[in-house]
Amino acid sequence: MQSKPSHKTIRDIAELAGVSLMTVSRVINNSPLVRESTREKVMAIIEEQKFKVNITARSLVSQKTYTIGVFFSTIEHKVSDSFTMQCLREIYNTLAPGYNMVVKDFSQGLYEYNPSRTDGIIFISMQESDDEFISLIQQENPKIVVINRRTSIPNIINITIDEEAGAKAAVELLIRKGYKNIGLINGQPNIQANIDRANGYYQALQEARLPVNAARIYNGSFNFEGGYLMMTRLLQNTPDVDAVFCANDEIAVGALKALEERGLKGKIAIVGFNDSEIGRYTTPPLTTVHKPVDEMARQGCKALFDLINGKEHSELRHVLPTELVIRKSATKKID
Amino acid sequence: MQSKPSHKTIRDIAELAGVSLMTVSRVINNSPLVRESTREKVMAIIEEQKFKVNITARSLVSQKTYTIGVFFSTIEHKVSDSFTMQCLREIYNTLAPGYNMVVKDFSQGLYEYNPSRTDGIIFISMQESDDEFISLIQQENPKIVVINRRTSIPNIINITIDEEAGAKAAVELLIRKGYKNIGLINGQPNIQANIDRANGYYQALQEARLPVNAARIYNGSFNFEGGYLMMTRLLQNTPDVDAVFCANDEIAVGALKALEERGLKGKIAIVGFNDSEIGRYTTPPLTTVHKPVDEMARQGCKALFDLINGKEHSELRHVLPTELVIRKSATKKID
DNA sequence: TTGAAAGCGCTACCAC
DNA sequence: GTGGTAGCGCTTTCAA
Repeated sequence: MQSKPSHKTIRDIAELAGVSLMTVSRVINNSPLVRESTREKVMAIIEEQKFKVNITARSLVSQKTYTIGVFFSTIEHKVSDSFTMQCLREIYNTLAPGYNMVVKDFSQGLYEYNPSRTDGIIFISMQESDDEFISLIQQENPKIVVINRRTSIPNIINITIDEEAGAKAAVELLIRKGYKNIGLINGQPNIQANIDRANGYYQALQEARLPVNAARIYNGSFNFEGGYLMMTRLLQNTPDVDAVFCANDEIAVGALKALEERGLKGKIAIVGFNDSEIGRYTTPPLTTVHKPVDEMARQGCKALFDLINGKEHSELRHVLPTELVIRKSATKKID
Repeated sequence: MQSKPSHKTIRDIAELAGVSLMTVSRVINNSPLVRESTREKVMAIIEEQKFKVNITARSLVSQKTYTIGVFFSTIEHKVSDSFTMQCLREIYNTLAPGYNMVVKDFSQGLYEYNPSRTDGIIFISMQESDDEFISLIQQENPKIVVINRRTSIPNIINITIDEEAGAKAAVELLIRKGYKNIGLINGQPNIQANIDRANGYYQALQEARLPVNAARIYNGSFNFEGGYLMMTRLLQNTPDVDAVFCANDEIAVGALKALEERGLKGKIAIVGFNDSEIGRYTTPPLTTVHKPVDEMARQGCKALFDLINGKEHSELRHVLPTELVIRKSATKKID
């Protein structure tokens, strides 16, 4: 003696409307093959009964989940919250109608991954070791896009930002302003952005025929604490430094704090990276490199839906340019 | 002439293993009703074929989606990124095994909501107007939890934080330190946290028999810019203010910036709210109110899974306490 | 323009 | 222990 389930199905609606369940299906799918009067009759019952189509049943037959995955290298503290949220917001706002987004981190590997749960995936990748996991997934589900980090996986859509050129431009600015002993405070060494930004730093120095001094280069973490600790250490070990390129804005904020404590604020130039909101509210306001995260996320999301919808995407790799944002933390050197 | 689909089903595995599909089903569900040798044989084929169960099909018959919704009042700029990320991280880490989380904002209302897509929902609510939407959803799907904001909806699990007591404690601290002309910089007036924190401010003043002066109260936005703009206006209009309670830490950072520009840093005490990371790296370091966001999110998520699993939850409402974090931005008043 | 039948991939239920 | 059958709620295909 089974009682009826509480939710309504198209069969219930069909009975109430005195039509077949196929007609109801046509109505909810906006098929033109329904007489207008029939459609109205069915729609009235649907509204009255507050009927909502069962997405699971639809998914089973259509072989689509109407869900995409947004997978982070790690949802933990490796990147700044503002960056993560910027990605999520932009992807959310670019979702195709009717689509949901599932947020996951893939630091635990394949263990919980099941291709039947998503129509496609955007990877926000941070480090080279991600590629192993991404390739495995690619074999089962080719509808994937990698953003934020250059990947060497073939035949994959990969939207990145020219981190190296951005970092180089930042250091070149410092050189133009008259700084010669330029330090570098970086984040976790395994993060690709770290490697790229360090390369930009090296290049700028080399092209200006300035020596690269390993004693001025520090690796910490991409956060306030990393910046503070490394700047403190840098000031102790290499007090001749006159400017520091910080690999992101959080590091720069921490570095400014260390300068302030030693009464050196304004004496040593600081440049950040990312153009986070906070940089406009530091003292002095932060010169930084604008990273077009919104654009990257949007393009990645659009490319994924093109893939899902079977549209060909001719350009597999897309590298977006950065832009220098000049504020007061790196003005002309005064001796 | 239809070619076989690329993905494997339990039927394929059954054929390859020479058993019925029921046996395969039992194996993937860890049923004890399978002979060990049979299990091993089937498992070998599963691994060899890289078979993964189709979650959609399982969902259709089990009437479970293995997905929860994490719905924000708005994913846009009403709250700080650090708060949003803290909620997401903690919920993610509290998810039951096999569960996915879908992140959405419900600023657009019911339009896209479909109860067949989630087994339950955690609402991170910000404003009273959310209740209308939440009640509508509650009718179709009673497995919901509301966190962050007191809701008047009956029979609903509601985990909040005693914002009022936290704000009151912060202002009482200022009073104890000798401040008398205490301003308030708040966020958007419709946000509940705003109302609660303002009430805490009023209460502390009233209990200390200090006058509440409307000219010292400013409403802006819960971000750096709001703090900066309102502090600037406050300094112009009511220069007798000797301390300011800011409704969150981002506001406090903006306010410190405005003070610094006028050479007033250290002269006017500042207290924030939330205990965000940034507060440890301002100058001076920020005295603030610790909001146990992690705990709130974790309890909300656990309660939701209790609900989903049919466990009774005796305590519907839970209010978590805050804690004062004393740093240098609000030391004893010096005249 | 409408409807009947088949079946998506899986689990619940019953039989052996 | 194992297998057959029904059916979750929907769309696709074909027939009327």
